[in-house]
Amino acid sequence: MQTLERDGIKKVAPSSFAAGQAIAVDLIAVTVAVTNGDPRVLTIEDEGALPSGPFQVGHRSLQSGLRAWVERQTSLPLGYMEQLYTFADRDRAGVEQQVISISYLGLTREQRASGESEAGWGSWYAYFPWEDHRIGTPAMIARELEPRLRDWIEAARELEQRQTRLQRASITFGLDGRPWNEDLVLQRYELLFEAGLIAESGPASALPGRAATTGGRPMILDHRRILATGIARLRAKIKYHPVVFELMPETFTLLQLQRCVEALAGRLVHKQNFRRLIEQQELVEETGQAAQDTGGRPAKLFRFRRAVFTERAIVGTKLPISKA
Amino acid sequence: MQTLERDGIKKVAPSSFAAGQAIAVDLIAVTVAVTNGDPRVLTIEDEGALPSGPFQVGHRSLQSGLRAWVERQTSLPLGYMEQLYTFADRDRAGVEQQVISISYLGLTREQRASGESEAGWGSWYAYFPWEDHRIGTPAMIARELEPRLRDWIEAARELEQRQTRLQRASITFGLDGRPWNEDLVLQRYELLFEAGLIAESGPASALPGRAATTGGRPMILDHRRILATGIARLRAKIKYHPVVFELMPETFTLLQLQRCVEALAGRLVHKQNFRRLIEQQELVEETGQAAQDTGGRPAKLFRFRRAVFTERAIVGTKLPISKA
DNA sequence: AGGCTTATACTCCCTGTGAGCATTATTGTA
DNA sequence: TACAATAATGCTCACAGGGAGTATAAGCCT
Repeated sequence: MQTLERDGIKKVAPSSFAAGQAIAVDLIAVTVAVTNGDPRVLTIEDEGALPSGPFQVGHRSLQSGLRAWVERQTSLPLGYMEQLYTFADRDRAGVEQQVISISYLGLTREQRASGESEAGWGSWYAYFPWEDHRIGTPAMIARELEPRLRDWIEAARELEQRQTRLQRASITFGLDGRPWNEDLVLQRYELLFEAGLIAESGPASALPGRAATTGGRPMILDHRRILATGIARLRAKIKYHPVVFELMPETFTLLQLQRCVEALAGRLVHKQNFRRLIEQQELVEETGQAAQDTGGRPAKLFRFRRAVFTERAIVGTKLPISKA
Repeated sequence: MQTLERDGIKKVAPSSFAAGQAIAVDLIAVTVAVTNGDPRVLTIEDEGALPSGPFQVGHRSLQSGLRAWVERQTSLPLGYMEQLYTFADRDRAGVEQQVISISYLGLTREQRASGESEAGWGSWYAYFPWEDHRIGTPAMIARELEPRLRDWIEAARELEQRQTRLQRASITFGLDGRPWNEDLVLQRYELLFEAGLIAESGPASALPGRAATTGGRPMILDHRRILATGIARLRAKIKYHPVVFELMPETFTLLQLQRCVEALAGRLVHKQNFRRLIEQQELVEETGQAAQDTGGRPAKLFRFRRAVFTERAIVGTKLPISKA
């Protein structure tokens, strides 16, 4: 994607800045796979951290460095990879050298936990239990999150701040009859973080009366936040870009494809409309074979038509994310 | 936006990577303003480079570092700023230390070229003359680009490669009756780069018979490429997020707003539908006053309703980009 | 055979939106 | 003063996309 040559032209000194200073650069990977309806992310440290490591001068590029590392780690090829975000605003106490973290989102097909450093796959929804709405709104939202959020809202001193907090909470979590918006993963995490309902917030920010941590499995540092960024990006992306197929096996039934989308989006979709959209966009082609173990009428097997990438400008493929 | 605290938890050493190495980090800004229908970008070096400079340990965050620098440079506040992309895959000959470049897109209201380092504003369409379709498809596409692109297509050795090249060219430039897609700014630049029609490609890659450089004002290094990334991002973003208003004065008429959108998108929009969409989304409110110098019937003056940001999740504001 | 599950085909209806026509309110000009 | 030019603004129409439901087909299991 970002790989033009950049030599042959001499760089002009960029004025008005002091001379460069050495800064450490970290790469962090959000590597996603979906297995039987469960979206998972590649982790280390007993599912408590995302794989990461310093970018080295020897690496040809950011992507290749990370790609090589993940592929060695998982012994599977990364089909798709895109940059997520670059962070630098961490004020880590006691560390003199500033660290820049460049995060990437990668998609792969399967998972086979491979040896090194306690690598394994952790389910998205273990880290974000409020994000899975496939079988309805999770009970923990009304039971655990909402009352604590309302405490936090009321804890604001000024009226205006209370209103702002209430609005943010209702919009992001679909309170007070508002619709659920699955794309607001990061906003929800940030809200819970601010409200002190996330272990990573630290005990200081919790409200007196309540236990602080209620929401989901924590990760070190800001890794869960980076994961939230990755999930949000992926949920947004599957709606207009055929990246889902990077998570699918070579051939699949339309229902399998649908289940994969539903796993990522955390909500169910209308089956007939889903098929209509997939087929009318010619994203897939029949293999001629059929799956037999579907439990009902055998389903035709399809494969992704890679030709779509060259046929049209892929800046507009739509997947329906609506109610079931 | 990206500002959570990250202390309080000790970082676990991330396995299997060699120890960190010092790398230089550069910040690059694509700063955009629109003045009387002309989208401009803040430049230095006589409009030949984007403002940039090393990220320093003293900076609180990436954003704040860049923001402070640009505001000093232009003496105007940056309303909006978002990260564009982080590059590292440059193989600059003769430089031992690897450089990482983090690019940002910033929007501001006005331009008043201020003193330091030949700072000034350059028109987008001077760098990308094929991108302005407001008064129809630019003649230079058919006259200069298309024939050279066809040469490049034919120059491919294998049939398959010729087909791929042809498809890319027709999709990105709307050849052979295909529609123009204003979002493909980066793809177009990359295509021209590969085809050797861009000064930055270097003379080596040009085809023998033809003069290499025909397309647009060059910039140093990959700065024009970064600008293309910024334009593409902005053109995509105005369609679903109310960022245009960051480029507008406090009060404005709907036509002024429309002209601004058209300047960015490089194409005209249907006036009545534009107004309908703006108003039904309640993005603006009347000031009660009217502009008198409009040349025809006086237009009501509007101001942006900042409340929309808190009222709803801004993940779906639509601007119509269609034919006039 | 009857029930269960899944696949697949159609239909319906509403909204969003592209596109055009018509009218109103100004300024400049013959 | 009438008329042209320029904008602003109001309204209608038609069509496509997509949300949602009904109906039928084709397997499995008991």
